[in-house]
Amino acid sequence: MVKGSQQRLLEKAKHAFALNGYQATATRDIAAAAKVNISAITYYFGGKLGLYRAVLQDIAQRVIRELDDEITSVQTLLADESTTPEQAEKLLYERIAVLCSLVCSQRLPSEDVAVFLHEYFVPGEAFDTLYQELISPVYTLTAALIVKATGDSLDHESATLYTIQLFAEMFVFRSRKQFILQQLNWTDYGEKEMTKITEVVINHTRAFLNLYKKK
Amino acid sequence: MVKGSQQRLLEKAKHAFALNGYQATATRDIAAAAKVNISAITYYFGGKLGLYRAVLQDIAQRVIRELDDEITSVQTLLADESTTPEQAEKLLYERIAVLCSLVCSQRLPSEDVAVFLHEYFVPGEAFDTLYQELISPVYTLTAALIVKATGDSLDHESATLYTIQLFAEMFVFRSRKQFILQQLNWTDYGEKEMTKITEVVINHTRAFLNLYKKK
DNA sequence: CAAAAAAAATCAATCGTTTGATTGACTTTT
DNA sequence: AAAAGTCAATCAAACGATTGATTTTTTTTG
Repeated sequence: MVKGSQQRLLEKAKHAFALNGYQATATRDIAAAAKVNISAITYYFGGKLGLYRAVLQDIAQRVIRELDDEITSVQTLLADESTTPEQAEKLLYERIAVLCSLVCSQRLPSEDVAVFLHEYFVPGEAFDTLYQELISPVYTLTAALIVKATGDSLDHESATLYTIQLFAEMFVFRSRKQFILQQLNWTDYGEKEMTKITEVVINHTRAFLNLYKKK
Repeated sequence: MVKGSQQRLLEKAKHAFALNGYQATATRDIAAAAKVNISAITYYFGGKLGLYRAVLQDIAQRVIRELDDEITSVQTLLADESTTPEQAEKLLYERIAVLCSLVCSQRLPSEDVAVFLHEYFVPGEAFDTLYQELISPVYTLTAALIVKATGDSLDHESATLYTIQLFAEMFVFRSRKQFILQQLNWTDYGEKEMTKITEVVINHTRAFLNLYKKK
């Protein structure tokens, strides 16, 4: 089974956008890498921006699919009124561990994460695609889980703020990866390093929750 | 006193780079805004990249100058062997408050921060300029202050890691400002909001230090 | 001090590339 | 035969950079 031109374009486009971002990527290079005529981009996606949007949408769907089980388990836990703050807290930590490995490790193609972070930190015309399909639902759910973990003693504003902080904290391990490796004399994020990273993030969250937990 | 062409180029270039980043900014537009012939960019800076480097250097020097008093006060405190962890902790919080206002508020031209963050999160060929002149010295000093605040019970690796986290936490308030305003129904970072932001960051740091402080 | 020479600065015009997009003919699939 | 897909060729615009002439400023010299 040979992949169609449209599929090859999408893959190679993702690869190219991951390396240099939207602006610095030439449609010619994408087409050449996909062994497809340049006009195919207009034909299938309407243009460069359409291709980029398609890449973002593909990434959002992959991530959502990857997190699917977890999302439902969080939803059912939150829906159950008998859930204790301790249960929520435990699930939050499991969730953080998964997200850390998702962002920093190899569970997702690194290209997906690279494109996502690029658009997240330098949002452009296509940011809304990411926001609606991925960011908004994940953030909302995480904030609700955090509120539950504090025994509903945390107001919505603070929970939202901390959610954004929490994700920024995880994202920085990927977006500034080279910088961190250099500063710590690490060569790569292996098993040992991932344990350390996850531990750091969970510890911070634990410390944060302790500030607000109902006594 | 009319500003020279070189100075005007530098200012308008900073403005343009702040809006759209390095790649998406055209030298033509910069020259037009500065009311200068395009060839002046090659004449004074050797080209577009040279102009960008000059902008980064200018920003680094401004920030260093702005932080000058504070840097020396931290240095003297660290040099004094009789300094207690409590004193270091107190200075760290003061430092965080200043950095928050520097990053989020109007103490520095917002353009300076915008260009800095753009290069920080999407590092390019000119990142080393920022790193050597600004990032490295500030991070090193902050990490040392954090170690001192824990009564020297924190290892270097963890301190470096937390320093990067700490700055990421502050930076996200600026880099994702629109996002945060929207999520929290704020209209801008006024006095009230800045108090909240500073409080959040200091609280997280306090919670972190409590994990590691010598008992 | 003023003329001449040297240096610095500015300018319009243009070069060679690269960009995203389009055309219209051709081929393959349905 | 209609539709879908592919292709080489090309367009118009934008890009960074350069040229060579001209003007302005500074320095040197008689």
